[in-house]
Amino acid sequence: MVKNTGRPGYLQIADDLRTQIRGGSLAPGTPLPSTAQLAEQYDASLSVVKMAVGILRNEGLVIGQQGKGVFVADAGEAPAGDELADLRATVQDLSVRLAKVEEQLATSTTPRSGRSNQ
Amino acid sequence: MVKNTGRPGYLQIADDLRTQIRGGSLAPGTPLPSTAQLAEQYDASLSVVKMAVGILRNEGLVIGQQGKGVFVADAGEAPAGDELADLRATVQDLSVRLAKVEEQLATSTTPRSGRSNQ
DNA sequence: GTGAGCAACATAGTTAACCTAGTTGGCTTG
DNA sequence: CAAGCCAACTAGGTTAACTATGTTGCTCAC
Repeated sequence: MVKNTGRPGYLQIADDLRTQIRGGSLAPGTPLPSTAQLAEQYDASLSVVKMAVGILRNEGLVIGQQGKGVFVADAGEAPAGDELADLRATVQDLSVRLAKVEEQLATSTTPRSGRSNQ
Repeated sequence: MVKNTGRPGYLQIADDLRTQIRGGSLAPGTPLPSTAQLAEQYDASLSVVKMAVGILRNEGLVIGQQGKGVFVADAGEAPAGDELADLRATVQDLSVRLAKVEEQLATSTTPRSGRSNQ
């Protein structure tokens, strides 16, 4: 696969997967083959497959879960307006949670737990 | 640059450039600094910069011309869907980061709160 | 039988290296 | 002087390797 038309391989793979998803060949919730399997299937390198999956992930078509796999999202079925409302709700939820966290940090006087982030 | 806020470097750079473009700091038609310059400016590797530029290119915010450079596209060409995808990504990122902070607070202090996160 | 520990496998991110191809400007040559 | 060549710089694509982190299943000790 990934015949050498002028189109880059990672775009070809992304296109193919996108077609399968939109065509219903890959139903929502279905896990995609693993990166290694896709690489073998398309006769491409792991990097190219990762780039292709990254594109679909960025588009919201698939959702990658570290340690588990990449699953087909419910994209296409969710209208944009719905998503906007959902985003608003999520932002509101985040605001509340963040306020709580900030309050905990403020009230806990000198939390002597050396939590270095590095 | 590209501080370790948990957010991947290529997303941070893409965000920064996107902000500069939307903010008018980089006017349409303006060429972006070259890949090497951006890499030095953000203190990142060439690969990360290329990924960041690739995202913006995919979003239609910039247009790369091989041999010449990467130029800011006209503002009108970018559909609104891009911003929605960007918002979605940002919200997802915030959710993950906030969840981690909450987890740290829950484990370091009295672990009395049941987290229902799914 | 249950739980802890571990190995294997998964995505995700980063880096480095190499190659292709287009553009540009300077230099050489006729 | 002009045409053509060439070196340098550019974006773009590909590959390989490494690290980090999360999940899962198996094994082994208790």
